[in-house]
Amino acid sequence: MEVYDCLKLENQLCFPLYACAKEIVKVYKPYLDQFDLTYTQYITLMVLWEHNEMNVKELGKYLYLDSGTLTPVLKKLESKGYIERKRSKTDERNLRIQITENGNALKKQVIEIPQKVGRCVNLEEEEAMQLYKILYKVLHSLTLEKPH
Amino acid sequence: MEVYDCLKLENQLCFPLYACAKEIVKVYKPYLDQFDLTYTQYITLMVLWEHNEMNVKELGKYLYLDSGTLTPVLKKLESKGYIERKRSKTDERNLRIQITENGNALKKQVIEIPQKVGRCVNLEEEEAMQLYKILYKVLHSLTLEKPH
DNA sequence: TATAATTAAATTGTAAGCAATTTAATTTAT
DNA sequence: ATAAATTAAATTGCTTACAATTTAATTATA
Repeated sequence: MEVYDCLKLENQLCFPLYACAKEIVKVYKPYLDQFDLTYTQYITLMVLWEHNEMNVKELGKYLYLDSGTLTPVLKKLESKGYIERKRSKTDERNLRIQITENGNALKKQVIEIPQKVGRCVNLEEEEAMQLYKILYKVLHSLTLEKPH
Repeated sequence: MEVYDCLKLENQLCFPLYACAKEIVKVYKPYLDQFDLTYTQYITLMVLWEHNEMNVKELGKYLYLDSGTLTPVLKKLESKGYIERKRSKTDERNLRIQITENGNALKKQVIEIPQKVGRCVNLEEEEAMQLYKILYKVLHSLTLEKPH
């Protein structure tokens, strides 16, 4: 034990979080590639499958992303025909994002992905639950802006 | 409960991992800004503080990053005078990365950062341990190339 | 009502991050 | 010894990600 142990990579909690997140996103890749989707596009669609209409700000709260990241993602999804971007009539500052018919149809096609990815993540049910719980505890304590 | 519940954002395990990792990196930002370091530069230095010499490939194994990501990061750290990049004499394909005196001096200056960040992450000791253990379990099961 | 403040998206600039390819050096096989 | 295969880094092209700024619309205030 010495003073600089706290600066060793193996003693960090953030590092495995950072590395793990990246590695799991890589597991999604081959499955998402089949639908020409990136992980960011996929989680964006997830929110829209559930809510089907929403402005950029709200979407960003769910996804922990800002307009700087979302604008190009949404333009891409629009160009693929999965969403529509329309200024709100009542307040032109708001951009209403809505899922299209094609966007909704995708839902049926990707439904196997969560299970397939889940099988690659070698965790007991119990551990997965713990992980989920702890991650949201951290997330909420860091942001204090719970989307729900 | 319906068929598409598995496609709801709140039922994903990867999403809070992804979001949490990003949010924690943001917590580092103000502390790292003081030293004009990014998170990636910081964890790169961590490995070099511990090993002080290493080639790009090895470094990448510790950090879960490839040369495409590391090359520009290392050039940046070199331009700041924290590391040196030298081709190996015995095998010119290898680029030896070594920490400089200035690079080592930084260690003393950033030593408070882990504690400061730790205080922002609202977890019990027990939970932090669980999180750490589970994350490495996933990480190792996903990559199968344990750096240690 | 005119002005100021606020708000939502978009834009700009910079740094990751990664797949795929390229380049150069080294090793293996013929 | 030469050709083929392998290896390490660098490069290319594309997508995120985010801080900071800008633009345009709306709301609050003087």
